Amino acid sequence: MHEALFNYIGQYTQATLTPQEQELIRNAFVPKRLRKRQYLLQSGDICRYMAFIVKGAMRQYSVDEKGAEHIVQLAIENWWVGDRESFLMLTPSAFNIDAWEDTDLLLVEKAHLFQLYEQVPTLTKMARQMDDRHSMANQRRINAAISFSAEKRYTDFTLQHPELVQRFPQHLIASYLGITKETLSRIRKHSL
Amino acid sequence: MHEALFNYIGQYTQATLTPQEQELIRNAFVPKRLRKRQYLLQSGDICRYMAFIVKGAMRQYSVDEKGAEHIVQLAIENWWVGDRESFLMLTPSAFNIDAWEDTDLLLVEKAHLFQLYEQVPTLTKMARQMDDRHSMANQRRINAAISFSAEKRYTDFTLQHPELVQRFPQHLIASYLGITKETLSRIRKHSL
DNA sequence: TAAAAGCGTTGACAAATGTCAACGAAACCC
DNA sequence: GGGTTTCGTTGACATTTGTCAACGCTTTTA
Repeated sequence: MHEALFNYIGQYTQATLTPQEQELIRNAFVPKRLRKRQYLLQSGDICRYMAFIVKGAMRQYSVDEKGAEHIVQLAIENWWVGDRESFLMLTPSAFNIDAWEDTDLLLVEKAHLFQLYEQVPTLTKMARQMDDRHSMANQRRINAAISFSAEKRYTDFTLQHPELVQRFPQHLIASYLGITKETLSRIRKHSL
Repeated sequence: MHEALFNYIGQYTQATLTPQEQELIRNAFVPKRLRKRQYLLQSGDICRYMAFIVKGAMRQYSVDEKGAEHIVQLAIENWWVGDRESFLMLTPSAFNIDAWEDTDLLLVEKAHLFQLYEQVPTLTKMARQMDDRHSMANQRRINAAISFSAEKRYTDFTLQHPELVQRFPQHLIASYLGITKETLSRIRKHSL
């Protein structure tokens, strides 16, 4: 279970964890299994954990006044999920996070995570890498949202995230792109 | 000149810099004055500096195939500007950054910045705070882009960033929100 | 295995937003 | 101070996208 995380850390930091470090991480990250449709976080609750996906698929979304869902993030193996703002500030989250497939997670609490950063420098290094990647990806997504047409956003998405296109139904992809499933259906039809 | 940065660091970290630390920062951050419309970064170039705005106003934007500009960021005193992706990866930037008003900046190169992180722990602390805030703000903006109407995005923006509404003309705000200046003009008319 | 739910598509129509052109007022040079 | 640019607005119209309803098909579930 934790091996997936160790591999992930090794891959992004080029470093190897000592057995002691591995033990610290094992203690801080607790495994959790979610069934499809089960919540990791419901809006209004405080996000107590950051979660590493060992196996499965998750989605993060907001719900508007009309009850419509808007996908903020789609995530599969080796991705992290959690509402950063709620997690860091301990404020109620505006988002829901649930499992789209049966999913194996490793959960870490804020206090444990920060303690780990002190004890395991490699983990700090990994976190900084993750933050950088996350930040760059967000910048791209914002730019796409304000400057690309729906069609360009979609073709861009299929190039950047072919794994996600496989894994999630089109109406979730559409929502992620900020359009309706009908519009995406028509975009796909035209670009054949 | 550097005092603005020291104040900023103090404000976000609750820490005071030693004279030695101040000296290190003075050496790494070099002042630069830009006249209105002058570029800090042009797309295709590598972003060599992160810049702290001491006084003035800047904008970051992309230009599409049709030559239209799309505002990615608007920034004034005590904000940072720079293309993180280009800066970190040393890849050509997709963005332009220029001065909207005559602007005083403090520039820091990547190598100097990373060296400073080693020498001045307080600065590392500040950087982490900035990254967190930046990340949270981006999350909100993405959520707004995919789930809010143009009108809601605008009213939201005026609440979150009244300083920017004062400082920048409406057509830049419109672009930031992903709409045309005409649409923004009509939105404002209706909400009176 | 039968019923139900989820998914993608399509058509007809409505609503939101963009485009283009024009205009006046204010701000900004020379 | 006169000419020029910038900015915000408005109108007419085009385009994009959303909404609603319906339909077949597959997957899930009881």
